[in-house]
Amino acid sequence: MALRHAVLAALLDEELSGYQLAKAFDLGVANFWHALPQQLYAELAKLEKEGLVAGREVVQDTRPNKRLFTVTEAGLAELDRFAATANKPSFIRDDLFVKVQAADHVDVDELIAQLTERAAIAEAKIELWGGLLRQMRGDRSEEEFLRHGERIGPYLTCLRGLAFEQGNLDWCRRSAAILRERRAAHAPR
Amino acid sequence: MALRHAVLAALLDEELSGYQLAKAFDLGVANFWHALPQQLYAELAKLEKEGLVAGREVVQDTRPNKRLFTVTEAGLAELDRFAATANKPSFIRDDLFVKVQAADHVDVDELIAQLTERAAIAEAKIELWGGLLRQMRGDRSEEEFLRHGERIGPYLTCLRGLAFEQGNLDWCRRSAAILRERRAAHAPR
DNA sequence: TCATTCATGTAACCTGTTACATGATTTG
DNA sequence: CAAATCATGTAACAGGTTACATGAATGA
Repeated sequence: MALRHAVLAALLDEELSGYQLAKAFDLGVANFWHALPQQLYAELAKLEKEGLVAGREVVQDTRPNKRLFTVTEAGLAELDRFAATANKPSFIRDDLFVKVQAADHVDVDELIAQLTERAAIAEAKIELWGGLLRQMRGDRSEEEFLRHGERIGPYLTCLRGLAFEQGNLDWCRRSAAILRERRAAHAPR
Repeated sequence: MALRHAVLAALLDEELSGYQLAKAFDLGVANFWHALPQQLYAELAKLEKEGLVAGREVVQDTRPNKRLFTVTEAGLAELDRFAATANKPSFIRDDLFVKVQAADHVDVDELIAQLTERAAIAEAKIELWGGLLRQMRGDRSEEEFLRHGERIGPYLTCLRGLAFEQGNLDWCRRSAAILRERRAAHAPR
């Protein structure tokens, strides 16, 4: 039941609408949790009913009206309570890993193509996270920001995201290279 | 629907019982997919009914009887078909990340403790993966094994697991250190 | 004018988790 | 003698995904 807490954590820094939240939790940009728009709208409704967030209507004439949400005192308390609970161990579930596990029994060309594709995705994310980090620390050095910056939570999760994607990139490239070499060795000429 | 393919991939190297599979997919040892015993028994039943795996009863007098499963030709074909499908992008869902995201609003001591705990888990896994890798390559060097070894699929996924946990370890330690420093700076004396 | 973005949902479905059940054997 | 390991499941529930719906405004 961590989705609600992820939503609360996302609303700490800024007031957001369901739509904006959905963009933050999107696969392409989520650096600490992922969720679909449907889940978020449903969760926001529940959170509001329970008084953990408060919504206010913003009338727009050029755009459809929207509701912006803020974390309430009760919401903050709930988040703090959650922070003290035990973590469920995190697990691996990735299609690509399954395919690589079966590398010796499936079409290698296809695998190499998918590793290359994943590498490209990782590269794009690395640039995205890199830019986000630069934006957060502004003109300060990383060390300076980590010591004295306000709001370092998002910075830290973003650092993990960056390192994770760097790891993906390295592994995908290396694995693809190894598979290419073996293919060449097994079917020479 | 990748659980079935993960099961097929796990059965490629050796004939296993549901119980043995469950141990391989356990949180502590799963290097390419995680699942609970209940899921695995159910999935094995489905896979057998569909003819993708074949089970054979092994009678034991000292232990309860068990059923060992092998991948059939149809199963291999299904795995190969799966390997050619598009990957769903992998996403992040980790309680600890949510807590770190909220670092500036929750109890810092608690967070540091949890980061330290996670670091210890990562260390244990690093040793586990390291040992597994050594065992797989035997007396060969890594380069030699990657070039000419049979079954490199499991080796590659294990390498990713190792690097992932190393990344976790580094990040947990660094984040904890940063939070400790800031705590000291904000509440001196 | 057609696709994309803004903005918010409902409903059906599939997957994964939690709780529970059973029973024999080895290890401490 | 109690706990852990071997061995296999069922049932209820929570969480996440897919499909679908609506409607206005902007950009190509």
